[in-house]
Amino acid sequence: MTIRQDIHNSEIPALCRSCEARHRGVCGALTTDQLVELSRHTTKRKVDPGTVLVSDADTIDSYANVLAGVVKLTKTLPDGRQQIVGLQFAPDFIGRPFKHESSITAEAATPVRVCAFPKKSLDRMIELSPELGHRLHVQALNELDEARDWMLTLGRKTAAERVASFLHLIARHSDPEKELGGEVSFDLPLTRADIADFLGLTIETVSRQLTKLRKDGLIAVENNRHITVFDVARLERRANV
Amino acid sequence: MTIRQDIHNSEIPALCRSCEARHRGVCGALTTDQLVELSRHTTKRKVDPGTVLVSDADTIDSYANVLAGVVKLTKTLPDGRQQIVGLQFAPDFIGRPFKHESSITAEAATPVRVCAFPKKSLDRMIELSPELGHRLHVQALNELDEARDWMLTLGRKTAAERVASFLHLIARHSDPEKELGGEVSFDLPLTRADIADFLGLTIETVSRQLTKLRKDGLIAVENNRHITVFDVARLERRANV
DNA sequence: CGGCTTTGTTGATCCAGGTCAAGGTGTTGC
DNA sequence: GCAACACCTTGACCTGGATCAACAAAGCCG
Repeated sequence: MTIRQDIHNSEIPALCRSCEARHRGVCGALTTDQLVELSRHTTKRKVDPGTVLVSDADTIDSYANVLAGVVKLTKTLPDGRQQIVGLQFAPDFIGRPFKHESSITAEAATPVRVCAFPKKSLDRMIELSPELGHRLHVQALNELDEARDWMLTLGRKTAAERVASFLHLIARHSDPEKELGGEVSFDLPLTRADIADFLGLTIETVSRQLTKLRKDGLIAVENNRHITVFDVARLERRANV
Repeated sequence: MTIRQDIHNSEIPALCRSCEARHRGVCGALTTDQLVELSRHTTKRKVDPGTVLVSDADTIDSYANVLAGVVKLTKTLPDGRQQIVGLQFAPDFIGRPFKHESSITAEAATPVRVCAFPKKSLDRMIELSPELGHRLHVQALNELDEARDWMLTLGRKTAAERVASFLHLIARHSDPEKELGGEVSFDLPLTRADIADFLGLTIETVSRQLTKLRKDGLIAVENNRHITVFDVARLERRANV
């Protein structure tokens, strides 16, 4: 078990309402009865950056929904080389249905709030609720599309294009409601090391490319974290999206 | 419409039996009634290498099952750089449920036999048969696992490791029944150009790495296509699997 | 405050893999 | 038989990004 199951009963109602509010959350697909049943075993947790939520080392017996923050999915070679293979934003689902071990590690990249439930309960609900199964199916297909997009980035783009693609991806998620365009500001949810692991580059190269974007007047950087993109269209051109 | 719907009634029974024989095929999940209904609109096709089955340019209104051969899924940048983001072997399913356009192109890499059906009919069946939806969900999750495995390869492995990983992947698919080990032989389903597009390398680098594996006594190559791996364990060590 | 650690930047150098160029091999059609 | 073509290999050279090294800046804690 990787996600601790400490029950905080007082938090349960709020939790599931907040899941439901987001279209990709799990809870919205259930009837009230099912929600009550599920919430009996549900816990909301706040975790610090670096906390491992799911490890590829052990068997999984819980799922989770991201309520806030960013979770990175990583793979590591025996010699330590690491690759981030996905980023999960609220209200994404974390877990691998229909299997008992995970081939990837899920780790909090920022302070994160998650809503965790035991695998067994949710597996039962998937069988009972086709609507829930359908939602998870749709999320899996979306993640597959994203993974394949990123394969193009990793296999064929230059360092400059990768960094621009990354900023564009974060900008898209920073305010999912708003149509992307003109000037945008956001905080990077990842350190330079994480960005490098996501882009298949080194931290030095990431740093140099960000400096280049800054000197070329495409972005402004404050405190190494807060980014302003002056013209999204120009960034897209650099990213070759 | 990208897959032509020429009906060859005489072939339909054979077709669905052959789908059913393979565990990941679509047809096995349906009742006889549903099979009959579906087969009314089903066509079996033989296509030559290079034939585009699904193009990212147009809207999709058909799905397909691979019966034999290998189909490559590709993405291309405006300037022509290309990346293969997946390989589909029999009896894989091709298509993107719950969406009307595809972000990738599917193209026959070898001579291929496919079993195609109109999107509408299958979409209806997905609604009727939870078992069918479940199968497609499982395949989507498997493809997601494979895509993420490959992201590690593209982002962090050296050319030598990539080529070894590729041979290992093909070896695994060449005889899925058999446990992989000792000496294995198979035909490469891809040209050097395709291999390069799959690995994010150039054809020259792929060629040099194959030569190196040959000179190091790990593999033998006949006619540029037929490969013998003398010791799978040694290949795995090179691939860093 | 000042020392310590973690994180990020910048410069100098190196090398894995890309690019360019030439030639080999096999297949198809006349 | 021999063009014409598609595909693959090999060599010589170049370059984008890695590596190595030094330093700056920002948290953290006594």
